[in-house]
Amino acid sequence: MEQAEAGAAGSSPVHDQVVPAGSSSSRVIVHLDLDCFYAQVEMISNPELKGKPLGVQQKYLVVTCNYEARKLGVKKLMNVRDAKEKCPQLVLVNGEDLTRYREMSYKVTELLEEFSPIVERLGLDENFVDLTEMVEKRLEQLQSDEPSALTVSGHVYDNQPINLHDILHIRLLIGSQIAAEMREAMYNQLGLTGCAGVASNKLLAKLVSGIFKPNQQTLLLPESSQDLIHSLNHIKEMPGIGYKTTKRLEALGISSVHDLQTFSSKILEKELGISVAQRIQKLSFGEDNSPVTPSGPPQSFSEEDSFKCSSEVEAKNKIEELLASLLNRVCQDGRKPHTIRLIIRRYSSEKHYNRESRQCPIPSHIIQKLGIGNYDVMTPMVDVLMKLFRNMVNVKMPFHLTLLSVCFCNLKALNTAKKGTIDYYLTPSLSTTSRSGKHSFKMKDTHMEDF
DNA sequence: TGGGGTTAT
DNA sequence: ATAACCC
Repeated sequence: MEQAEAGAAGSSPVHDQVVPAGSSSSRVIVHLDLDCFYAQVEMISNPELKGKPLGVQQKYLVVTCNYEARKLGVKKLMNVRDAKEKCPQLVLVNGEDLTRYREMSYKVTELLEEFSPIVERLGLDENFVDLTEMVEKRLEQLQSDEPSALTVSGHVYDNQPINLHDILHIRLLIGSQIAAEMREAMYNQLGLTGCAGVASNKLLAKLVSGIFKPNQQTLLLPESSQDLIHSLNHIKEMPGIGYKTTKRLEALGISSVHDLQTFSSKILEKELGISVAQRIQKLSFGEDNSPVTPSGPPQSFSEEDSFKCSSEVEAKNKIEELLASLLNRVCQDGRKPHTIRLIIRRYSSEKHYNRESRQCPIPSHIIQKLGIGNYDVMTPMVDVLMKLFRNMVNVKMPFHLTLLSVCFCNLKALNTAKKGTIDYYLTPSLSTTSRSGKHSFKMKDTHMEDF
């Protein structure tokens, strides 16, 4: 789409470096961000919705909407009544069940993992990929007499010119080409559109991905990084500085990125602790050395529902409903959770974030039955959860809850028996026959945990 | 604000 | 177990 032609054929710019070669620890990171993800999934499920203003509803909120709806004034997290008032033609679909979104989300991550295994998920609709190694490989392969080989893909932030003699520019340019290939693959294989940002770290990649908005990509060159971070109007827009930290910074008179850059490090460390202080002050300069951490399979599964609950019977019914869904999910995953947690939210007029939880190990005899028929496990699990419930809520007194959530965590890969341990030789699937598929286990009555 | 997730303390 | 962060 845009600029940058290859240099003169004679002296390859790739090997004519301004910056020393491999010594540079500079990275190439891409941030990919699907456009209004839930709405896209809904339009794929039901193509008749395409072209119409569409909102995805959870309870009384429009949590996201397509661009048709945005043009008509609907915003994310808008009240349904306000949205309908702004846009009476708005079509609403219920998005409280995340199953299809979650499935599509993992298809995206898996597609990206084919490019490079270093993929970090952020929510259901964003991914970071560390492209550094891929870019190095393409640079080695590059016999640069073909002019299209060094053309940037997509936008360049601030329209900054690319210097083909600067190896950092070249590497990022290659990154932009890979990002374009990723977006093409997402569209061709999954029918999804999204934005991408390419930069030298996660913070900058994430900030720059949102510059050109639906279905476009932007490359940030190092010389423009200060302009990018100073384009933020307030420190609350900095990823990594959340609600609480923003309030504490404002109390110190810090509201702009420049304020944070120039504020006394010593005082900041005393106010926020050395860890947070040093991290966010680096962020204010656009510095972020946090690695792209491969997410792998999820660390936890949870199901929640916000609703009014003031009796033990209501709680039990909801817990059974949440648990049934969770058991299906955990069954599909193949791993087994070893811990279960119950989370509640109590009704209280003030108090911003109030949630309480109790957790306990899942009894081993229940864990064993988890793989196959989840029928026997329902009743004992509900019993465990109701004990946790009564531990938090005095059911002899009136109570008023507004949310219940059940979480499975501490997931282990079937069994963690290691070679040389007694478990190893007592576990049929390990010491003797194949350990091929996740459907092949049937160690029905082996109570390994009893050792 | 929903219905999820993560890591650090 | 909670608190902070992210979507």
